[in-house]
Amino acid sequence: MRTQEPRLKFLDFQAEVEEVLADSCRALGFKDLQIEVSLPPNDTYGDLASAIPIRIAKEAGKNPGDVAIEVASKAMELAKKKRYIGAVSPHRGGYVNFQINHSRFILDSISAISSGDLGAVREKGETVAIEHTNVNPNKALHIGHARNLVLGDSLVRVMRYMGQQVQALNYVDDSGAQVADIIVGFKFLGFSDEAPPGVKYDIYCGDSVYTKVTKAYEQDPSLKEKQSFVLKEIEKGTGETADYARGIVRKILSAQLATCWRLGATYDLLNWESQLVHSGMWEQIFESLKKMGYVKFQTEGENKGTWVIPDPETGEEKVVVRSDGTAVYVAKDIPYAAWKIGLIGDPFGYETYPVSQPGGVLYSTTLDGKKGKVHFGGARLAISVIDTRQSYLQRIVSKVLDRFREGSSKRYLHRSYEVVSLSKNTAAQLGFAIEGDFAHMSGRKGLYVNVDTMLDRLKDKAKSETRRRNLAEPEAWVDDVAEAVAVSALRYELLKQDPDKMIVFDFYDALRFQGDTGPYLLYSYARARRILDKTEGKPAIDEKSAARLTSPKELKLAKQMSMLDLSAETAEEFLSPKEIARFAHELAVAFNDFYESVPVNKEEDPQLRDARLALVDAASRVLAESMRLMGIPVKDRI
RNA sequence: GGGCCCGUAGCCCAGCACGGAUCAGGGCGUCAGCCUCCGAAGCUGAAGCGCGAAAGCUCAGAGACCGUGGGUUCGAAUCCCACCGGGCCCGCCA
Repeated sequence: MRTQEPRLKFLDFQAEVEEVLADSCRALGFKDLQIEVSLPPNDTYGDLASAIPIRIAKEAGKNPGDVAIEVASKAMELAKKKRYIGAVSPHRGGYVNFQINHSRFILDSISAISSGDLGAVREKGETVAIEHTNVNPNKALHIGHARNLVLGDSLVRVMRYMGQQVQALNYVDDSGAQVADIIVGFKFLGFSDEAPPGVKYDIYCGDSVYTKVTKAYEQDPSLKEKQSFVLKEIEKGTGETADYARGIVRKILSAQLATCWRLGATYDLLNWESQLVHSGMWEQIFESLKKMGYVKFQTEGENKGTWVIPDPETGEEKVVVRSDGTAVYVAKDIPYAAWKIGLIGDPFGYETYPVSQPGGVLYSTTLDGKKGKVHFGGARLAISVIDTRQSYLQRIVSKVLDRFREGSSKRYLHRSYEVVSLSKNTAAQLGFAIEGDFAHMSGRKGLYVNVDTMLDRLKDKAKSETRRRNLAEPEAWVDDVAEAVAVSALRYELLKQDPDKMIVFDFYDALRFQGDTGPYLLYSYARARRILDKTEGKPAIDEKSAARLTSPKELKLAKQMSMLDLSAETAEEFLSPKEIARFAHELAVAFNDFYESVPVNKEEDPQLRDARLALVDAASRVLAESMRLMGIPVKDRI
């Protein structure tokens, strides 16, 4: 699978250990064993461990401790030829522990890190389409959307780090009821289609128009007719109302994108739902499914006059085409999914989107028939970041894809995550009295916290903290740093928690910059860079000086920094970027521990000082890389 | 009725995929310390029960609530089953 040597040496060490273990077991007559290694519970045991003797002992009816001695002594012999294995020792509980040859390991790790870019573990990866963000263009992003964005964007970054060719997709539902609601507000309820000065357009539409239109529906149900009129016009795609809606959607989308970019996320392509609908892909798929007999026309019963497919869970039926001939919601997801993994011809052309995106060209689908140089869709693997409430529908999509081509569901993955809700206190601050400890956000009710609002609050706090520490710096500098601190705090907070767990958002907790937070990482990095800025020496290490880096804190730091690729591999395999968050935090802790007790610039011996400088330099580079993988901005000083 | 997810310290979380080693790790909060010394957004230490103003003394010392109860296993926070509590999903809405 890996076509290139791993750059960070812990994986090398692990590979050596696995090989030695396998050979030792074979030499002792134990064959066909699954070789497994793990990190010992405690550093004093060693750097990698295996419980294989326990398994052998059980089968052979021997004492695990004795087997461990046998295996260890054989492994010790074989390990002499290995570069990174320093010592092998048995443990009477039935473990074999492997210790790193520290000086070689440190020397090679530092050299590898300082001599080149990290990442790109594979030379040529597969194409992976990752869809995320997907916010209806009628309101501003709230912190729940931010969880989606942070998860998706970090996945994009991890996949790219691992060498995959990623397409970051953002799906824009420009033809749904929520958009129609805004248009109803402008056209029939007298809302201005200009935001008041100083108010972001998406925030205006969400906070001041959408919530009020929804209320108006409750008071005057006849307004719903206006909504369905607008909806039909939008679906038709031509005419004055449709053109007007198109303009409004673009305006809101631009405002939303500004927030996405503020959070550090960028996209390769915008997929417009209206174009997906008009592309004819659904009709094509529907015809095939009919031929396969997977969709059936109901001639009687409660679903009379509709087309249905079997429900994957109950075996009952799920309507896909209504009796009026229109397709239901999943029928939009199915062609989109099929397009992503290339089960269907690509109907789209691609043009650059007229708003320029920092850090890369943003494309937009077109249906004008022109084919440009770039291509999207047809990926080997597609990942959709969508919250857990859509799991059922996503399973239906998977089932249909499988029917369309065997094995497709393995190439179409749903990365689900739990929603973000608001704590009782935070809801109260927003003027909502709730029962229970938390409340689900609701765009309709106006119960939500906008991303921009949150970032601004974080930034205000970060500004005063930064100013306090940097009295002489110009305002623009402080502003820039405060923005980075704010983004780091929000992204890290949303990323570090397991996606399966609901986040109960609370202003008080979220405004914390101490402990296991994004700012802690920024601070640790700045501390490391400070050492390198202030020094007379130059990072340099050779065999002799590497052998002098023997304090446990130096070893711990070197070991930790060389495990980034291990975390990145896990993050990729389980679509779980929080691995990177855990890694980065541990690295920062290891660095701060080192920092407190090991002098660098104050070290009098220049050789040792320079070797430590090299270690600090390497560790800081890895820390910066891990922060980049999470989309956290990196600053040399904060 | 069927399905998915969560339940770990006062609070918030890690560990669960691949079951293992003596104390199940962090963070927040609380208390006490550390800036003439590479940045204090950091680091170090303390917190079983009872008595005592306190130094301290007595008790606890196999088994200490990983939601509960079973099971599998030499071994379970981790796997299986049941139950309890919480959240979500099962529309000819999107």
